[in-house]
Amino acid sequence: MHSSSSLVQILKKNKLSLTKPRESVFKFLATNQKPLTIKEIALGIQNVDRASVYRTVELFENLGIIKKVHVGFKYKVELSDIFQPHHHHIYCTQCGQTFAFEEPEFFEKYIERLGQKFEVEIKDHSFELEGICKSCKNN
Amino acid sequence: MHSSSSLVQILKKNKLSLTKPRESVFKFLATNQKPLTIKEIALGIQNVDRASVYRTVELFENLGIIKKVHVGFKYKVELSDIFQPHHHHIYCTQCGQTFAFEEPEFFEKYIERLGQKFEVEIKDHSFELEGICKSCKNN
DNA sequence: ACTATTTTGCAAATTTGTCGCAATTTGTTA
DNA sequence: TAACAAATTGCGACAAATTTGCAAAATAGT
Repeated sequence: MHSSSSLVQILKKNKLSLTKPRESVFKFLATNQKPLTIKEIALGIQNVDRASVYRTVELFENLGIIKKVHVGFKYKVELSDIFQPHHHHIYCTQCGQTFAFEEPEFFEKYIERLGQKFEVEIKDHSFELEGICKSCKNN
Repeated sequence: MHSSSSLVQILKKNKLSLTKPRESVFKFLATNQKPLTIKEIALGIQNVDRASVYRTVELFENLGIIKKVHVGFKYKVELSDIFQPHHHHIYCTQCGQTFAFEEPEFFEKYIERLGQKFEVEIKDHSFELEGICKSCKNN
């Protein structure tokens, strides 16, 4: 989490424009602080076409600004580790609630070893759990 | 991995028919031994309608015959732990190749602890890595 | 403010996934 | 193995999600 990075800087560094749609999508993600679907983003911000949301999300992903989280069947997006501490999620398949937890150190080391073993330069990883949360079990 | 289980037995146990589409989908997954998209399955087998592939995949998932794996962007399906040893994948974002690796023991324990901590009854988990494989780096 | 370039909105096309229903296939029993 | 009841399929129509081309608008740098 490099607090020195900002949307503006990343865009500038890549010779890209800071536009209203890009800012809107970014702010919406930053405000909500949790994985969101494209639909939720598109509905949550005004005056931005759905197509632009898709384009922005793809761009942001390539720039490493956001990352995709797979919950259940669909994917959602949230700000990447540059803007939020690295974490993973537990997803309740019943109510859709997500619980975030940070990653223990031994994880990184283990991942590093895996990369070496298979000779793959690991760029990213996901670790998602799903189950039934307490309140859903007591419904 | 219960080698005693077979498609036939599972279907029978659940009072379901062994149909050509179901057999085709199952065989295709068993032959390929790696996560496949619905599209790949639908294109890979003949005389089975797209809708039936979807229905079969959903059924198989409910029966625990297959499970969904999220690689990169989309999800794919592969035979579940009943038919294959429990494992995870490293996915090359360049060429799409997937490398499978088995799960270490400490994982289970760690997952169990997480479930307790958040009071969620964990039903499933995914752990996927992605990066650039050796041959893609040397292209 | 002017201009070259990038990006957007819009509308159309494509892709993906779902659904109802008549026709076919399956499992069973005689 | 013929025949019936139930389960399942294919088909076509939808609905939702995602992509694309392109003219118009916004942006970054003079």
